Amino acid sequence: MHHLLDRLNPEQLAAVKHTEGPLLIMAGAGSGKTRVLTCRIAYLLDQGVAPYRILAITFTNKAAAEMRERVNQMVGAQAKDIWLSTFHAFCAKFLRMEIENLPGYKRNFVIYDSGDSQSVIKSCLKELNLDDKMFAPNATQSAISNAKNLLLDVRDFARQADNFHAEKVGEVYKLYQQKLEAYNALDFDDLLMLTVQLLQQNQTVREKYQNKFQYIMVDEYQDTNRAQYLLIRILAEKHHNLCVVGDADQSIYGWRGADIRNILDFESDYPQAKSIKLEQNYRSTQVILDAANAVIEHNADRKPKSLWTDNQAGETISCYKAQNEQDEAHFIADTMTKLNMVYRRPFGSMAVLYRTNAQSRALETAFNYTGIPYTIVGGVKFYDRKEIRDIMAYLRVIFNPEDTVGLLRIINVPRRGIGDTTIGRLMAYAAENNVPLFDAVSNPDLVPGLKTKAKQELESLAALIFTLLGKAGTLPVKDLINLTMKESGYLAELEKEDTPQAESRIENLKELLTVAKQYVTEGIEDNLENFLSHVALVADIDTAELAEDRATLMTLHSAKGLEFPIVFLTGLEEGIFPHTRTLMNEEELAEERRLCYVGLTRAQQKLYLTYTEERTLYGNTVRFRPSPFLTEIPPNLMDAVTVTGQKASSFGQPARKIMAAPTGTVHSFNAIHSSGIVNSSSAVHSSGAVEWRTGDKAQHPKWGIGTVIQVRGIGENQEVHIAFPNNGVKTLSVKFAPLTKV
DNA sequence: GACGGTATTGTTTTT
DNA sequence: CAATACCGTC
Repeated sequence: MHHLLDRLNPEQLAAVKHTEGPLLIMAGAGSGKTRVLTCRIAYLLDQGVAPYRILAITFTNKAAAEMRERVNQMVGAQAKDIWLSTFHAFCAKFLRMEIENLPGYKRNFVIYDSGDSQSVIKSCLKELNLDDKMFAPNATQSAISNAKNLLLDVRDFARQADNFHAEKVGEVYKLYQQKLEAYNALDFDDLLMLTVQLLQQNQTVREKYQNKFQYIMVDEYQDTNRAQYLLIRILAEKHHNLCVVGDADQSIYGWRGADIRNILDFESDYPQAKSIKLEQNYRSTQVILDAANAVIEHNADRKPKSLWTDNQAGETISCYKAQNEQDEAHFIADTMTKLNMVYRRPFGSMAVLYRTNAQSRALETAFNYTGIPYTIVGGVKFYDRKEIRDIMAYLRVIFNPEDTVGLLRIINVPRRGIGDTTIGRLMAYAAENNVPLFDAVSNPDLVPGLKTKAKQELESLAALIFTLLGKAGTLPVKDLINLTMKESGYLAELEKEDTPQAESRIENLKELLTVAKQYVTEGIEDNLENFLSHVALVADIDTAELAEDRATLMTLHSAKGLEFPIVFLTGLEEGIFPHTRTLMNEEELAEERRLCYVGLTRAQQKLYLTYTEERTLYGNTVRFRPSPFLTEIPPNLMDAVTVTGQKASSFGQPARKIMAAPTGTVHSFNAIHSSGIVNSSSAVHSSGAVEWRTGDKAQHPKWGIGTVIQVRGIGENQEVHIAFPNNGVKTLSVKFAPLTKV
């Protein structure tokens, strides 16, 4: 045990040993907070605390799994009894045991993802005859979601509605909630809201869990919302041994209801709280940290904090200005190839980060062309694929036949001749008699107006579901999936199709079987209930295999908590990052800046920043200015890089050289862009400033004509090094120096 | 009731 | 430029 603690610095050690009473750990990026948390758990166990009395909440399943693995290495098998999961997974586990204490819900509830929930919202809007211009499904859905995150139930919401629109949304909320209850389904937000409501209302249950959890730890505390905050507060009320870890500068989920005040106010919430700052960074070079610190300092109202490191200064940051997104992607692909071939850096050490998922498209194209192996995290999610959703819908209906969204999804998949008319009649019958849709499906004789063929089909569908349902209790999940695919005729229909697309769908279904198999080995009981919860709550980032030798592409949000030796931060344009929607609002802009801070601090050794002059945005070409964040980075930390070499040939591999060498940068005098288009020797910024490139001739009133030999920074913050034949090399700031291009 | 065509619509980030 | 929604035809 003690040798584990030996490797901690004094602050880390203090955080590990302060086990009694509230503790706030302000942990800067890369300051070893995961190590602190895992050591803290091991320390508690070593002190004789029972594992099941420890509750640790992380932000992603991946982080939970990683932490469990590390604790496991330290303390062995007892690690498995620690309550270690995400908020949502914790609530799901809790509600599986306790939900029947709430009226209306049953323990075999299903969890609806945002797609499912949106389809319920749509049907509510239709039923209430609301104009979908004024009540966009998306906006309505997020209004309801926000309400739930603030723990406003249907009643509270109606009470605080002070205008027509809000009142109507309140009606949608009410109907939506009624439907979910009728379907015995919970959406993501319900998991949290109902957990808190149950704990608040039911003293017996509350005390049971308050007593149980003697030590509570919450990671990424800056990203907790109101519901999560209250959940933790209630659970910690008895023992007060609450340790929260976070970094206000990395709060990036405000749009999802996260309230940064939860961490800022921790000391006033818990006056006896001890607080510890972890400011030594073990991850990044000094250059990278200086850049990150400089950017985040532009945020107002922030508790001063400054990361430092013993690491080397490291390489300067390279900044590439691209013509368009294809050019940007090619620069990245070529640079990666060079890093891999010349400097022997594995692709697995590189990550490309972007603000929006849509930006991955151009990158993917370039990577496929260049042959760089990559994994995309997020985007088109595995579980969002049609065939996966279809089979999952079957499983859900088997688990809970009242799941009407699932039932509607599969009622005519594969095609069995049950069309809109029949469905309409079934729905009408169900509504009139106030029974689940499944009752109508399984008793078609009672439903008026059905044709004989429809009745037959419905009966055989019901029989299929009953058969599978009967076996669900005993069969391993993978066998159940197999049976479902066969007996439903789903697989047969795909096989009959005999197209490449159908082929790849079959492949995906096989992948689902693999998931169901691997899931068993994870030591959780192999039943449908666990599998459904697992699938509903697992994000792509959790399953992505980042260890392989593949470059990783993902959004900045997904990158949180990860680190890579080499990071490309792309699309640094005003309107992309920061995103247009945030430009008008100071608080949202500050969140974008924190996101930038998160992105910069992912890099361990080398950082590349890229931006483009123009970009195709749904159909048309848009011009952007460079991101303001770029000018917030001190120019002496950053070099402008260019791509040089021959024009790409139309056939075979493009013959190009990258001059963005990791150390010491040399620029060609004939800059040619990788798109093969000759770049004009100077480009004018939208802001009006002259953009300098290495090799440009510059005239200065005092020193005469010289040659630009180095460029650092971007925009008006540029610094240029110019060699004047009679006066030597001068470093000049573009903003102030009276320079003209010649 | 199925299918294929055209119109329309919309893009931030995710448990 | 998608992806989806809706509509008209078979």
